[in-house]
Amino acid sequence: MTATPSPRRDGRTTDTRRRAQAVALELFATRGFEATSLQDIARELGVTKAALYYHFPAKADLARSVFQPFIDDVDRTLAELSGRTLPRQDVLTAYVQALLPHRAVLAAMLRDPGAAADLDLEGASRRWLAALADLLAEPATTPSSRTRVRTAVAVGGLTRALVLPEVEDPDVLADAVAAAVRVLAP
Amino acid sequence: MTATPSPRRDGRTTDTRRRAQAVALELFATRGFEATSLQDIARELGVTKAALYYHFPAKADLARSVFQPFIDDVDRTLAELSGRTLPRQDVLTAYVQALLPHRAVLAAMLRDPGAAADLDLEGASRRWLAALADLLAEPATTPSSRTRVRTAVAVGGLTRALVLPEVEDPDVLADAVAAAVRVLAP
DNA sequence: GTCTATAAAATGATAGAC
DNA sequence: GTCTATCATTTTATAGAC
Repeated sequence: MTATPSPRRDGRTTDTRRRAQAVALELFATRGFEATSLQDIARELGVTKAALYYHFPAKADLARSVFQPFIDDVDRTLAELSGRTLPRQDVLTAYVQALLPHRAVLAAMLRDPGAAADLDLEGASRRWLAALADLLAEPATTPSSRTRVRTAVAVGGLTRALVLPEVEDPDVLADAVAAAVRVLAP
Repeated sequence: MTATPSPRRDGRTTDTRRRAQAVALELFATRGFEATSLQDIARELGVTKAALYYHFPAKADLARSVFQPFIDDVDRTLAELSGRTLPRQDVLTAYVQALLPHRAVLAAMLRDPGAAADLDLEGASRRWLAALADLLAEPATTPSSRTRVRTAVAVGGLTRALVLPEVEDPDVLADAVAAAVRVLAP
């Protein structure tokens, strides 16, 4: 009995699989999901389309493998925060720290929020904004439209700024968070 | 000599042409440009693909006719502001007032910033941010990375908030602008 | 794990009748 | 102005050899 031809073995991910994810991420971020064909990815990778289908059953699965860890990570972070009462600064800091390791994926998400429809990146976005609106609102109040819009300004602005190279400097990032907190001040 | 079969006559735009733009805008905003086929637009419109090609020489031209007036409008507004020294509140107010009549197009732009590559929506976005960074910076200074990131937070946040239904209330919008100004305060 | 070959469908676009 | 019919190309995806 020799090893199965399965793409994974003992948790080890094949090199081509990982490289395909990296190439796909880069192309999704620059052209968007629909505008990126498996042909494009395979060419950049130096293999044929058929080889890609060995590693991923369909194009959507490749996309999922790229975006899902990001979505799960942010969902988990916000779930841990949920219910607690924290200073706004701490809430937004936790949010940006959760996004930070996924900046490249975030860029792809901002570039094509509707990529692979069944992934529902836009739904994730809405979910995060709603969760943050709860965490940032005055306790035991229903957020007014003013508050909802201000939250969108603060969170949307911070999220957008996260793809800038400047935020690699922790001081710059901390300054941005502090500035975003001022949006929500009464 | 009868009238030419040209799609325009005396500045009057045919009804199908306008309806096609409306349908295209809606589909671009929900699915993105690449994910929207002329078939989709034609079906929604109740005509055939071929009929669309009577009104627009190519898919990219249909997209251009939808996005260009928006881009030109914002470019013009920012050009008029350029050079002048205005309070930040006034700069951001002028910006949102320029975007406001084009909210549906803005939503499509945020949904698929790379739509119709030759249109360069992303370039327009970058251009606007750069122009606003100049207008919002302390006069006669080179913006620091802190300032650049803060500008991205304020402008990016405001832009994102503009697609929310809540901003139809002028008071809510004014509050959002005032809140965004606080991001840039020293 | 990667290849060649190919199927099956969809897409942007054109020609020409009405 | 809209239609039917068609083309060339590209796309996702599969079969099967090595």
